[in-house]
Amino acid sequence: MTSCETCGVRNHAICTVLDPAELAALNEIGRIVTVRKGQTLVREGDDSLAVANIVDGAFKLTSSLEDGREQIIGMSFPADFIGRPFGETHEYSVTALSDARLCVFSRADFEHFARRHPDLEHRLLETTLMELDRARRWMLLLGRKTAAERVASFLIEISERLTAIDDDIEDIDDSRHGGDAVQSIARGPVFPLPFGRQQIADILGLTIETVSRQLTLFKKRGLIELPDRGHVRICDIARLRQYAQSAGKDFRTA
Amino acid sequence: MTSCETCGVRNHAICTVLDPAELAALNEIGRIVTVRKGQTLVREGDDSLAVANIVDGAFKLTSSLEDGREQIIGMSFPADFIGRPFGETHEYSVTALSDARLCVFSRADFEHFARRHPDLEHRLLETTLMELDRARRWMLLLGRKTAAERVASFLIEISERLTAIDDDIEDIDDSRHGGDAVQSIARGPVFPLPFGRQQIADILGLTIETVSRQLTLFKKRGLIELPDRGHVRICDIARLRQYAQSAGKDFRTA
DNA sequence: CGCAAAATTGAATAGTCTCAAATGTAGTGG
DNA sequence: CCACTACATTTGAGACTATTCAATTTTGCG
Repeated sequence: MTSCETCGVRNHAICTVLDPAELAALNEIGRIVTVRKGQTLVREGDDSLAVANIVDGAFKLTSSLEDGREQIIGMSFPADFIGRPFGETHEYSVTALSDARLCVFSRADFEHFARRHPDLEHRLLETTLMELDRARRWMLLLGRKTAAERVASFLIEISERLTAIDDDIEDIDDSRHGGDAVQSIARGPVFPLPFGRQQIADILGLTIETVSRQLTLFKKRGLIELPDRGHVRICDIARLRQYAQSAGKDFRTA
Repeated sequence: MTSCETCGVRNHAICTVLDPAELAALNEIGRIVTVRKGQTLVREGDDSLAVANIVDGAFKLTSSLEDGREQIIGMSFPADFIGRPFGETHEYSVTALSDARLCVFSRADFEHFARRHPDLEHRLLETTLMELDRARRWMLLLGRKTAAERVASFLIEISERLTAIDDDIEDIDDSRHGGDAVQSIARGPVFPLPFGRQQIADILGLTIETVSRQLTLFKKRGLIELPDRGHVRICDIARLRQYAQSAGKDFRTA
């Protein structure tokens, strides 16, 4: 029997709004599930049978075309809620980007519980509204930004989201996060980059080659460094923000 | 004093879940506002002060870059809810595409009301989840589809959404909708096209010229007809769906 | 009917993609 | 510890799609 008391995301997931008695009740219907990197939890078109809170690890939400083209339409990190409550089917696939732990509920159980706990539904509404804002912001990137702007925007977004996580989540199991924590070095903060080039391309609506070229350009211009495959150092965040908004300006002057 | 009793979207907006007494209370804090075509209700970055239900008319939600590039990140039609409850600022602008009527609430009033009417919040959660699904589906289009696929997808989406509206909404003021109702002719249904070419381009992340070229192509291939500026007839919806999924296939064979 | 705005069409360009090859990295077993 | 393999990333050259800029045609309206 797992207990919410010792849960690392206890104070950040939607469960935050529940009092101890309610939390105990929720605990009854949930169970901790471990998944391995690369494992797909649900596929586009599947029936919506379960929902979950992420305890640890990262996930991608993807939508695909018949011929294999794929777009990452969302990323989920610890304390995020995943799944599609109050709907019959999933419109996208969910795949683990790292080994991960989830607090899983059957959709029926969760919905039943949520409907008699308005505070929980309210919290879920708030997080859903934030996700919608985030998705719409990304639509501007996908519809209108150049490759350089996209890559710069991505680096900023990822650094902000991962900083937020590292600041907020208590590290119960320190060995998991320890090595990846954001480090402030003289030359700028280093961030873990939990995506391969292909995944970055799928997030940005570009090809792997274009992403690589843009990263190399930013490196040459001293905006970033790439210490190893899984990390980025942002050396000049101000200028990176410029690029994220309008790459054209600096292209000419620099 | 306006009354919900005579409201055309009474049975389709989020208010549907309220009983007569609750509805009367909601009526107290709302007021009908008329806006003209082209009028911008809120701008990106504005404080979130009001929310509303659309009674009649259409709106676009847009996000822009400094240099003027614009992306339409959402469209709202009668019975849709617009605005950003439970958040401090708007992340996007809202502009009327036609003369329109709204049932407007101050955000504070609405939030206060919603928090003591869980059924309303639940309904709002459901519509927000649907919007999120829709936004994510659009991300696949913006990130991965070709121009032909985008235009085909757009025609299908618009026909489906406008059909849904025409099927569902009671026409209190018939003169407003009458001329735009979907007509099933021998050669296929005609749909109102409440967007100019520039707006279609802003929805699809393309230029006005590319949209025009693709529409002409579809016309030449007998998939659609363009009776006048504001209407489309879909002649071969099956083949249009093919194009929406993978334009490449038919390009070679046709 | 005539005008202004919107839409279409054309030609040239630019940016990203595709295909191919080279380089780099991590993991494995000798 | 190194060689070897498998895989990811980088780099290059050329092709192609969509954009840009310009001109023309169409549409809707006074």
